[in-house]
Amino acid sequence: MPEPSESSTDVLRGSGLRATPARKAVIDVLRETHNHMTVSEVISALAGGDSKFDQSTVYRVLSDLGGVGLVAESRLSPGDTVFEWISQSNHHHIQCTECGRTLPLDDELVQEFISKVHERHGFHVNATHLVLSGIEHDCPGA
Amino acid sequence: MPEPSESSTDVLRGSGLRATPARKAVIDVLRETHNHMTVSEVISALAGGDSKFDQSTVYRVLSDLGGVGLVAESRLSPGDTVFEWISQSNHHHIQCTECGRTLPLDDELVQEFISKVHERHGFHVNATHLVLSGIEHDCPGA
DNA sequence: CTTTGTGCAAACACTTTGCAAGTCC
DNA sequence: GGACTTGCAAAGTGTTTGCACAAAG
Repeated sequence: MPEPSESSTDVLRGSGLRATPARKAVIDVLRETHNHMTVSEVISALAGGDSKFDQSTVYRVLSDLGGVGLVAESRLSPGDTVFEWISQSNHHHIQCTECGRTLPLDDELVQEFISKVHERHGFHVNATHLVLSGIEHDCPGA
Repeated sequence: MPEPSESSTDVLRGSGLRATPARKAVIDVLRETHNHMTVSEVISALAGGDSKFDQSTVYRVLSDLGGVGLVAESRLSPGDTVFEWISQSNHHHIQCTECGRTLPLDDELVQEFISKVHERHGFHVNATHLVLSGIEHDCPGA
């Protein structure tokens, strides 16, 4: 896991990837956001910067970063794939179907659940970035 | 929840839907399978029957059935949406990323996890059909 | 200089939609 | 008969790929 202050160049090299402008820009965008982003959100955010990158490049970069474990990928629904920078222990979210808000989910609960599943089923759940949907108790939008 | 022996016609009418051949055929296919199916799997299964149905019809039927709560829908990844007949309490699965097998997941564990999330976060997770991915301990394909 | 990444455009797969003809009740 | 459903074909959307050029190490 990269240091919070580490430069995007170092982060990339540390993971064995070349430090290219597109990758650095994507990393910067993801690190600024403490939530997950869809591909189009990443593209929009990049459009605000100096250079422009093709969407196919963004897809490839996100895929590369995911491949070396720098970002986590979640598929909520078709065409709604989200990516998140992996920097802290808590990568799990709950998303309210009423208001659309995404809230952090206690990592311990998830870990406990995962180990119970392993105990019971001998199955190691790969949950680096779990997103569950439901409804908030006091949802302002409901 | 429909009776196991109830005819597809009765099931449909009981949910306020018209009993059409396409809907009955889809229901029969889903009820025969005790696992979830992708849209293309449903289409292939239907192709073995007497009548043929357009893929757009299958999409519409699955959407209708989902709308009245007869089937559960899960999105694993883009283009990999799965549907399952809702007949029993256990709708949760774990899918092995190595061999692709889908195994049932103990419903109690999931319920326990959901109630803990509710306790801690005041959030009601909507998990009628949860699919987690990971790796089996003794995966034959690994 | 060799290997890898990027832009561009085209291809892809999955899903949705408009409309006329057909079906259900 | 009136409202809903289906097939067909076409359009959408998100994602991937082939290839020539550009950049990284």
